[in-house]
Amino acid sequence: MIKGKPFDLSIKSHSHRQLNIGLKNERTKTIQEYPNLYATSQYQSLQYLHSLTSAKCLSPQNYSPNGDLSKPALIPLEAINSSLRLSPSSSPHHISRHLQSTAPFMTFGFGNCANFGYNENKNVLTSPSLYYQNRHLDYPISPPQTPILRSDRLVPNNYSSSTLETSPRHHSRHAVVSPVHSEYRPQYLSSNWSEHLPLKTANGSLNISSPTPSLNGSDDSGRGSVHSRGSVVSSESHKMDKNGKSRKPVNSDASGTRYHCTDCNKSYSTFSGLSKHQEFHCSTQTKKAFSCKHCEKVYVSLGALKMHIRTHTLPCKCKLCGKAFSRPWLLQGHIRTHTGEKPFQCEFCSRAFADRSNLRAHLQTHSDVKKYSCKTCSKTFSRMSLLSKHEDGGCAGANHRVQ
DNA sequence: CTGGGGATGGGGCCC
DNA sequence: GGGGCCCCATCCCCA
Repeated sequence: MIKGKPFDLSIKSHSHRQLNIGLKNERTKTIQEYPNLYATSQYQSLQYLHSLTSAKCLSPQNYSPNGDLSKPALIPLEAINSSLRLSPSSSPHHISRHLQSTAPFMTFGFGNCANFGYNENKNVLTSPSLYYQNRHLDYPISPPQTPILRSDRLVPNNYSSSTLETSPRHHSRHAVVSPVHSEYRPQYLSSNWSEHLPLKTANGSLNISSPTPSLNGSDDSGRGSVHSRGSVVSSESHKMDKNGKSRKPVNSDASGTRYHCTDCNKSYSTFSGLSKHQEFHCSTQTKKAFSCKHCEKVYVSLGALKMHIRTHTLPCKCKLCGKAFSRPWLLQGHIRTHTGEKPFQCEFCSRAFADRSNLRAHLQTHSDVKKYSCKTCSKTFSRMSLLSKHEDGGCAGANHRVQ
């Protein structure tokens, strides 16, 4: 575990790739436009962890049903391991794997944006709520006033009847529709537990419906379809498959409807049965997951996996100093540190840079209005990190904002 | 302490 | 499918 690197509690396999499709370079925008799902994900995950551990968290108020998610929660790994009956020394990755199988709704993430962090020194998981909320939301996430999720979306075998409408883009294939089948499932998760987890913002109750029509259905390329197979249904008569196509029942008659798996031809009497089959049993689906043998990550394509494996094998070595990199262009950038080459020239001053990103950051210093602005005092900053420091350091407006 | 530069990592997109 | 490139993010360091 690399110190300071985020530890991912979400499944990368489907959700990560899918949720980033069509949102190129707009991770921040993603959070801004999907705060409801983000908040829901975070709150559920925190609640679930809390229920698992009953741990004395370093900031326990964050777990209270009436708690404040505006601050990061720190969850001791030992407490989680203990509650999960894992080895006390189980790694975050081990915990992640366990949680992925027992609490699939925790995979409800936006790639990096929904990750928990891992503090190696304190050996705790840290929730990301403070960071992303303060930086990307216009309002603080406050917990629960009114229910926003139907419990049947989270209870085994009941999700078939869900009528909750959500944007297909928001859900990974492993998202909330997946059964929760942990023997350690907290009591309230067994029935209407999600009704304990409503969310409300400073502007009102959160809804899980799609906030941005422009991003819904605007993708006609086919690449952007992230329909969860069953999660995006709005009614029993309009099931969606993984490609977003309508999955209508086959052999329908007055007495019973049959749902047909287009991957292996098996049919089921209920949509939930079909969904469960596709989620956990259909071999043609499991074949689509490519696991990294070096770590826990899973990818939907071999190409993506190969690309990832390079981060382990580091095939690109610098002939001058021996330092290794995963990509050729990373090596190229590194070689510039030896040669002193700086091909990226600032058009406003004489400075030049070896890296385009650094030039971009530099260009911000020439701008009167910086890219990153404090939502409360309107002061602008050239970098997000500076804005972060500003807000963390006690912007009066920010303190007032989070209540 | 703040702001900025240097270096690097990683996923996605395009060709 | 792979290489190259883009963009975002982050850490470290220094003035």
